[in-house]
Amino acid sequence: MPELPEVETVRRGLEPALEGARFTKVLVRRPDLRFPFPKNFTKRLTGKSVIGLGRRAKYMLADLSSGEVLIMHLGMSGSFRVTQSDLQQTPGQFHHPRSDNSKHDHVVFEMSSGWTVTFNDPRRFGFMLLTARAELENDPFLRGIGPEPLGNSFDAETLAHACRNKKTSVKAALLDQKIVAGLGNIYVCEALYRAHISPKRLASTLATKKGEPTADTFRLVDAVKYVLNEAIKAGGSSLRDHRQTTGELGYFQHSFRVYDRQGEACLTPRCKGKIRRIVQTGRSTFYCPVCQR
DNA sequence: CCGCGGGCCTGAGAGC
DNA sequence: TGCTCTCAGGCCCGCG
Repeated sequence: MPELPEVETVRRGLEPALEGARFTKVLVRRPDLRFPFPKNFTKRLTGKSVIGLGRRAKYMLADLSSGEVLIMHLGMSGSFRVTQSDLQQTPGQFHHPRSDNSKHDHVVFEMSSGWTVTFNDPRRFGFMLLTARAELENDPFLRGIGPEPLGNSFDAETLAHACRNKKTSVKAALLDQKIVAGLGNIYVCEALYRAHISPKRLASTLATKKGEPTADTFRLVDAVKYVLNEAIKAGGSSLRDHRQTTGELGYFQHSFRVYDRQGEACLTPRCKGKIRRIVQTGRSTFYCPVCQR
């Protein structure tokens, strides 16, 4: 579920609980998530402290005093909850108030900061890995990932260059983490809509023959940055599983212009279009066939 | 090398 | 109320 804005929201929520704090107790309640937990996972964390908590694409990276990095991914349905240790809460008590999914509380970190951090993931597409800091760039998950879309290195020139020989649709290209990091289905649809670019266009049309950006490409880069920044301000989008670390929902789903709005009127002023849903490379795409060209 | 489709899981919602 | 079917935000890998 979680795309860059959701992961960044979670990272910001975890930061005060983790940064500068020691793992006083680590509880792992099953042998695996998407993958088995690393060997001696509990032992390699307990007593170590978190120097900093960063994010790359949709991965959270906790830099540890041991020289290792804890890589955490939310998969499709993962969420973290930060609670105060001294309240003696039942795991998951406040996680999803309407149904008890505490059976999916798979990992609990008790921190010297006094906070307890609980990872919940019903579908278990999430994972936690440990790698030496020096090996981070060679990690198969992180190797080859493209520029961070909110950083200066993501601009129209780099996007045009990355797309210039692409045979796929612009939709598929933006979902490709090697081209730009952290976008998923929702924010790609929303960014393309705001840039008035059809998801069906060939990615190579973002570049001229010389590989330079077109006017569309500048609009698209601006739209990507805008949508991601607005979504982060809103605490992400909560469709089903995403929660902030306080348990609150994100609310950017109320700002969707196309995602999950098939059949509804296009919101572009004076556009008479109706939002359509199509399937591209196995994923739903939502767009306005009239104002996205 | 590149693009696509399968598979990993559970749960929600639709349709009968 | 209940069964069955489809679908969901990600990502790696193997196939053609």
